[in-house]
Amino acid sequence: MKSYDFKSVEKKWRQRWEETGVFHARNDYTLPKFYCLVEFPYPSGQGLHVGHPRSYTALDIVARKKRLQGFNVLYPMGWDAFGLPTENYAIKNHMHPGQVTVQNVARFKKQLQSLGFSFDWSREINTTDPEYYKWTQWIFLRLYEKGLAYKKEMAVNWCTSCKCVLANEEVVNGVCERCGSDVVRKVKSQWMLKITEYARRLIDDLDDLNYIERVKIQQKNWIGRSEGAEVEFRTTEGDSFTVFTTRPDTLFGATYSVLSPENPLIDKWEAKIKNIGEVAAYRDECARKSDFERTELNKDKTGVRIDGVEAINPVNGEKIPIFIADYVLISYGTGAIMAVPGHDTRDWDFARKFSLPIIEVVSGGDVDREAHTDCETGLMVNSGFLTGLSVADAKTEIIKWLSDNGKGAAKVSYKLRDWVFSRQRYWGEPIPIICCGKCGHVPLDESSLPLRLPEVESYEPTDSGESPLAKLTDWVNVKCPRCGGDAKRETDTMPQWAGSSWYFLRYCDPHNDKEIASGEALDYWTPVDWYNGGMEHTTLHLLYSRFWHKFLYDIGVVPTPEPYAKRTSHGMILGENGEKMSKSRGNVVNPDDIVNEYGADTMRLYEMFIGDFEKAAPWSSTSVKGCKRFVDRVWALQEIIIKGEYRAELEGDMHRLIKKVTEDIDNLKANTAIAAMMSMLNRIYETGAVTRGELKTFLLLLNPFAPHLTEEMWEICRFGGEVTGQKWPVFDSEKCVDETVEIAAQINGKVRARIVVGADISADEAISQAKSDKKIKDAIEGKTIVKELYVKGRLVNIVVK
RNA sequence: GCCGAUGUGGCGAAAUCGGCAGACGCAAGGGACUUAAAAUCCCUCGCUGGAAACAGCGUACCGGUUCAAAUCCGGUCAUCGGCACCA
Repeated sequence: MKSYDFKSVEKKWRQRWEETGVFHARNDYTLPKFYCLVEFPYPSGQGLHVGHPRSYTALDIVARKKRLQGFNVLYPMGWDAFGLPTENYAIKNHMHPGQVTVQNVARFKKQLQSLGFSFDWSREINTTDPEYYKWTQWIFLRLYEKGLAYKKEMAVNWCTSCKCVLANEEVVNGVCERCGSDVVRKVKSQWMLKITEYARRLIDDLDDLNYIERVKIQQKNWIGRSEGAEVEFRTTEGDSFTVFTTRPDTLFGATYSVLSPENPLIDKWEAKIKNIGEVAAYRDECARKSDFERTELNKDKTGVRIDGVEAINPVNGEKIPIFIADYVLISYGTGAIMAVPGHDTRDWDFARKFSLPIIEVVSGGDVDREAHTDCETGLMVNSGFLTGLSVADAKTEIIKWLSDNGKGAAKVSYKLRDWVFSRQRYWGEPIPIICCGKCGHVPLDESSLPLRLPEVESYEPTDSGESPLAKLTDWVNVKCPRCGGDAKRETDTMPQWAGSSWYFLRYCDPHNDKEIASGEALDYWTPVDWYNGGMEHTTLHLLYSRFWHKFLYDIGVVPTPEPYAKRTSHGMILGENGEKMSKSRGNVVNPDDIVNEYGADTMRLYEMFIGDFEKAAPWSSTSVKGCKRFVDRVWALQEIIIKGEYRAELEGDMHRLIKKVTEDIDNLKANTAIAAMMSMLNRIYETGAVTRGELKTFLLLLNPFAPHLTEEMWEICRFGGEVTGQKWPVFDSEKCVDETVEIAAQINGKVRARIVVGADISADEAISQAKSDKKIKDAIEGKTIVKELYVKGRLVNIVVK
């Protein structure tokens, strides 16, 4: 026997698979289908990261097993290629970002192919391909048509030196990552998508989805539903502002109110504000901080009292001071709050600092010492007509009173904010809108899509903070499609998230030039049966794509209200030192090196064996060798083949192994499936031989994990055809059970002996058999037996005194 | 700070529903084969004491519930992911 030459074997089978197209999903819509999806990568300049194959291998195993189980499997791959890093690389190296993308994609594809994934490459997509982004633009036009895309003044990060808009990531400690200059908040008109319109459905529909629990929880908290009331406060200026509160019951305890520094009422009151200088300075200071810095709880509370205007508490007519403070955000709620220091921790801290009155309105705490936030117990006090009620009843009563008197109403509020959809960058989908002085925003006609990204000289943003597209006057200046007058194209582009919000639909029918995908293809393939991706995408990509899908469902484009039936998430692969892999830390492992030295099968096995799929795991170059040894030991089985089916001594083990591997794959526990196969291999070597029947089953079970090795051995052993044409093995549950089991015999919960009993033994028999064991007999000698327990197939516990 | 998660030998980890902690693998030590090395094969391998039998301790830390806790409850500490223009 020659030693296993993984290089030539892997090459041979990859060529064979490519020639026969055995992994192409079939367009026969009568077959049972399985749509298996992994997040498509961003083709970065660094090449494939060892983290990518973790997720891809796990679902490749699922896809390969499902095919053997008779499903028509769609397991596609593509490129999410628009985005900032490519653009920045292009600027730095004076290349076209499209060219950079072509290079990166070629490298990624070669790397992925070297790992033997069973992707259907005939359905490959690329978000930067005009034939693809035509449909991204088409969806945007539908959103615009339905009033879900609108323009709004928003604060952006502005580098005072580069004179351009920065992504949050490009702002490090308040300064520009590139030049180190100060970054300020600057207001710009931005395209927004009304995801908030879908907030309720995005939360409620989670209940019926098979998502891992932490994903559901994180999405729920991100959307942040809270029930309460809106209350209108009139001011001494005769105007008013509205606050949102989850505790309308405490309205009698509101002793001041706070507006966000950006609140436009301040400008309106300018002439009346005596300390306008101080107020303006504070507003300026806040403009430099991010929301994140502003809302940090343990920071010192800051704020400025507005001297000259007061608010009126609607429930008792009392005048209360108005502050501006940075912990109130314009982007959440109404940009104004009522402050109840007795019953809210932040308000309490603030009131203490500014010596404001603290009134107790719910009994049971000590509001002089700390805020009393418990609303389960305690009754209303100092609260007029609410006094004596429970908090829950007081909420109902006050909301009724507010609506009856036209001073407020019940309100459900969400933390979720609308999606900022504009980028002042080049490398993204152009927004298909024309701005006309007379007609306003005019959408392009569908027939003129795709609106192609034009060639520009330089990809640097302009000094005014506009996209580089703004420099192309020939492209920008157009006639208005509605009135024929002079008009300009929108020069902002879409964010990277746009293309990835619907890509799974395109895989169903990727070459369709009439529609996103045909109705039949969507009816058959959607929803995605299993979608795996990183935890870091939970609140953005995953939520955005659910939003777009629901919208497409509402306008009749897709047949299901949800895109993904099941969602799982993988942990990161860390460097050998346990830290995140990065160039700067110098702990990057290149998948190419592993494939070259050990082969794709070993790489796949190692990444699956590394530990719990959902948890982060550090890379270990020595542990890879263990998987290589396993591969070689499997290869060596061909030396000891004998004729026959399952031998009696291994029959139970074989059935248990089929059960274990089958179930573990479905539960994403490839690590324990591999451990079980290693144990079986050890067991086979103990017997000194393997029968053809046993080897067949073993190779079938191992095939999804190590496809090249198993195909080669299948061929060498002349088992007939190829593994890809076989049926997944089935187990007989009766044969999985042993007749006898070894159980523990405990005294007071401590193991004192192990005994072998029949699997079906009764409790009495098990206990008496335990008592007849010498050690147990000695241990209970002269003691009183308090209790005796038998846990079937596990243990006997005798409690003595 | 807020939201979500994690913490088990020298290392990666395993352990249906609360039921024998450490499966499987790596590293290490010892042995076989070899002129030698590599590869391969066999043995040992949580900690402490003991020649051994065995005993005690042990799943981040403190406390609780239970016949029984890695698992459930309360608290503490540490680490990681996300925080809306990175993808």
